[in-house]
Amino acid sequence: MEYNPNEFEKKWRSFWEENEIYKVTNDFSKPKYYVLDMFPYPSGSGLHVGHPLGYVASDIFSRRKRMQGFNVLHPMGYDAFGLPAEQYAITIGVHPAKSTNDNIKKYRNQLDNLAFSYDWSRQVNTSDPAYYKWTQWIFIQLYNHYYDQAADKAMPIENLKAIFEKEGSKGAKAANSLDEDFTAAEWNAMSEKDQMSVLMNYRLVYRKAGMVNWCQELGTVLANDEVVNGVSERGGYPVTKKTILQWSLRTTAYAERLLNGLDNVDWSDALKTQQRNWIGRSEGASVFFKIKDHEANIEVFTTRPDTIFGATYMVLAPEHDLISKITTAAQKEEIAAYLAYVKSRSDVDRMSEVKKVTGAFTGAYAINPITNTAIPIWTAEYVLAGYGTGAIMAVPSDDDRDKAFAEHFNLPIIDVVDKTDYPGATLSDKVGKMINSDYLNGMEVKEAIEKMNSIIEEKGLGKCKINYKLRDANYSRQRYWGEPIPITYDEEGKDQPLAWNDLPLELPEMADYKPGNSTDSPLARNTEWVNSFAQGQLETDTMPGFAGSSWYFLRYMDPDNPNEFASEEALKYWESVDLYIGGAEHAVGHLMYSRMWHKFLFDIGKVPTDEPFKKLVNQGMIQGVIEYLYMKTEKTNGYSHFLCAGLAKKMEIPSDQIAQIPIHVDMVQDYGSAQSYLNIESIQKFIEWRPEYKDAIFECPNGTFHKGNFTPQNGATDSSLRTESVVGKMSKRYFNVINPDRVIEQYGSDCLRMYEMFLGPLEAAKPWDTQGIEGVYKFLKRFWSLFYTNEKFTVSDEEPTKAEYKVLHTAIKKVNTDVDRLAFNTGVSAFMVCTNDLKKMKCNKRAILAPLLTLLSPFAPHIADELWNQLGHSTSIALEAYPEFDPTYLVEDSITYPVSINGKKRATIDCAPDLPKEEIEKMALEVEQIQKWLEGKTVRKIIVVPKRMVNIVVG
RNA sequence: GCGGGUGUGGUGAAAUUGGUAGACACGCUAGACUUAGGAUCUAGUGCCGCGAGGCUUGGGGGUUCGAGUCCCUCCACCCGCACCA
Repeated sequence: MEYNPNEFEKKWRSFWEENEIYKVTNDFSKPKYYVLDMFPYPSGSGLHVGHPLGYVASDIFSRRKRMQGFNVLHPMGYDAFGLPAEQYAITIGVHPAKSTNDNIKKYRNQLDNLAFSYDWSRQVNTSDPAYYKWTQWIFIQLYNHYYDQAADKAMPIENLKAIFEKEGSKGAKAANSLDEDFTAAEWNAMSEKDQMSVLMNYRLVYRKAGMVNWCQELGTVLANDEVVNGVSERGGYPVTKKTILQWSLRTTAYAERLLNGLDNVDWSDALKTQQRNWIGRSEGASVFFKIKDHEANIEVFTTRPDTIFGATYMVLAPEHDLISKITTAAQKEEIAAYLAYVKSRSDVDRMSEVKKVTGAFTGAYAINPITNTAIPIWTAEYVLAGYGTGAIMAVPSDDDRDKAFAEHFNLPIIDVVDKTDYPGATLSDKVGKMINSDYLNGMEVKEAIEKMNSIIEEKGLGKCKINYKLRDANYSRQRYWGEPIPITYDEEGKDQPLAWNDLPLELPEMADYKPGNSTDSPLARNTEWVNSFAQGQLETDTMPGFAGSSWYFLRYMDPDNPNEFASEEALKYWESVDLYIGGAEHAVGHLMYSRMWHKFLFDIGKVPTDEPFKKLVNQGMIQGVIEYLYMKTEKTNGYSHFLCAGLAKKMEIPSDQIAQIPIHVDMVQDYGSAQSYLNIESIQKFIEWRPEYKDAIFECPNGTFHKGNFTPQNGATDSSLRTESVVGKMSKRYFNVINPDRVIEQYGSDCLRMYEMFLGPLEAAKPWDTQGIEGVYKFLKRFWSLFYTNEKFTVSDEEPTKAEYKVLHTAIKKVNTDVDRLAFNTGVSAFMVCTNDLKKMKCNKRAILAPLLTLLSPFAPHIADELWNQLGHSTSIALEAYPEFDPTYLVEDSITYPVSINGKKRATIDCAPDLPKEEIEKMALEVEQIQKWLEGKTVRKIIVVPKRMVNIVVG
């Protein structure tokens, strides 16, 4: 019988499901291991061959751990809320709840085909009220807590009230977004409403005025990715900034702990660095500058207080509150014009035109607190409202942007750091000797910074401060498809969370869920729902996509618990994720928010660990080959004109006269190879697919195809139109997506799994090679044939030879170490080597094949169970113990030493493993080929590395 | 610009601690069995050279008996962040 996966793969998948082979119990007697995949957002287009890469890897890892006696939690779920789901639903005109469910079914089916050992009874769906009840519960917990910087943890907001009553705001060291301090007396005199607004500025989720992308023409708020080049993606209408009240997550309170926590997790350096950069910690000083003829102060943050003698002007961000207050009458017009200009520019403009220097003078002057000189106050878009204090002291001598600005507007420049001792140092390097700086003169920069910091603190001009790039996350979406925020507002506007037993606050069914005609969410139109609680009107914004994904891995531990998000016992047992595999695109989003939520839950005693993911691995992307047709940008006689890629290169047509048109890879002959081409039939197919090119000219080296006719040249009868093959993203827009279902139809699920692993290192990006899968398929056929002689299942009970045992145990050892280090590609090759060796030995002995089958089962579970069954077993091989490596089988009878002369290999010798060094040296020198190299030379030294090599140094 | 990563045959790649570079595959070449082969099997396949031999892990330099691996330097490509005070 031939290996025919289609005959048995489905059968085993049903067997596993019916017998609940992968069911995970909270059996606390076994050691636990938690392997997590980043759960997918179930998009309408389903999985492509790249998605399951990480899933296959984690599945192999989990299956092996399970066979090694661990209780392995390896669950899967769906990140079902969010903008893409809503957009997809709007596009196809189906309610998101329905389209999401349809997509989930599609995904489930595709995932099942890949034979993942998930315990589906633990499935999580973020859009399920039973799940988001707890997302809302955590939201309320965040709402009810503030960050106490003295205790360095979250504390109940009630504590804060008590402090305010006795000591006012100064009594608390708490993360907040409040500008002014207040005394106990002031607090006690406040109305309840005012107290609530004050407290709002301390909560870990809080409401503040925030900017949204507002599109007047569409009459709606747009997400960042719906804005392209400053205009709406749909329709291309202008988008402006609008300020509305929005919920925010106080991630910044955890900045330091998020940074320090990275030292204790096993993540790649690349990923840790990305998070560190995102947090962007910088030490400096915040300094207050008085404004001439005004009450107000300008607070700036600087990492270079040493350069304050060189501060010749100040810049406020265009959004800064003070601009309107301090602008002089004479400058009003200019400032207004500038602010209008800035407003017209999108974030993308501002980012892409970094080099452009723009700005305007307010007419006002600030007093440098150290030199007491008056310096002009400008506004310019190069200062960002969201970073630091939104204001800077500009030191043109030591900052590139300040310098460019000063030069452009003719502002004075005072050199304050002499860098002559540091050739090659750039402006921003913190080195050099201070000059033109009064009492700092002669100091090294480092020393000067310390000195200045102490002066600033002593004189009360400001204080040392640590600043973070990290910003509080916007937590409101003016959209339908998300978790409703469980907060109400009474007639006075006082906010209040819902009571526990009012949760979940369900998202109401709405026929019209499209974004509305105002900055309000669609939910605002459902007045019945908004007014469904006596305590006040419901918040109508919903939570963002990353809310549900910030804690889903905890719910898997105890997915059906109606009383808690997970029981204490379950949390204590499963603790945290041991291995997390997922895409690198979540490096700073999901992975940062999850960590923050986890730290918060840890603070309030709900989870046992401070970090959620011990080890994290990013799988690389599987790329596709994009096939391009070359088309001349200018039409020929009014016809589109395609060229053979080879021809275009030969003719050396400049690249601006050639357009590359991606073509569906199914139409290309020899797809993916350097010789990929279209024949006349494929050109016909292309024209049918893209009728706009039905009259196009296709010019090949041996003729021209036009309007259904091929006109040969030089007597040729046929010709081919070469396409250009480029490795790139696998994506719908390049028509090069490989659907795993089709691969499985052709080669089977085991083959797809093993091939994905065989392609290359898990973490590397690598192209999918349609032909390469044949190699793995051949291997499976060969492996199968070990069990078959003359088309009959034949396995011998004879005792294996030493050599056969050696082959088996070499594989056991190699596969084990490879899976341990997630090197699945070399693991697969170990199976190939082993199979090739056994095939050569014609080994069909049970004592070899049975353990080999268990070894293979995590990689290829179907073939393993099929052959296991044929070996006479009635249960799944997944329940067997993993084979253990026995080193006694690997003891060598003799060792082959390479013998090198001056590091170049010239011969090999075989010696007994325990032969003393002197004997090995003697043997090596006696070899004929070596003798030849020693002629006329002196042996200076012989190096013998036991069990490795011999090197003879001559001269 | 800053940060991170990667450069090894025609291709995907391997080499766990400095110790036989190119395992395992794809592709290619030749052969066998075949009416046929996109099936299977066998052999070969880094480059140059008839050969002895020489060269070879992006380029250059260094440490070492010995370097893909360590150090310095330059180059190319990929990814992330991007006016961060």
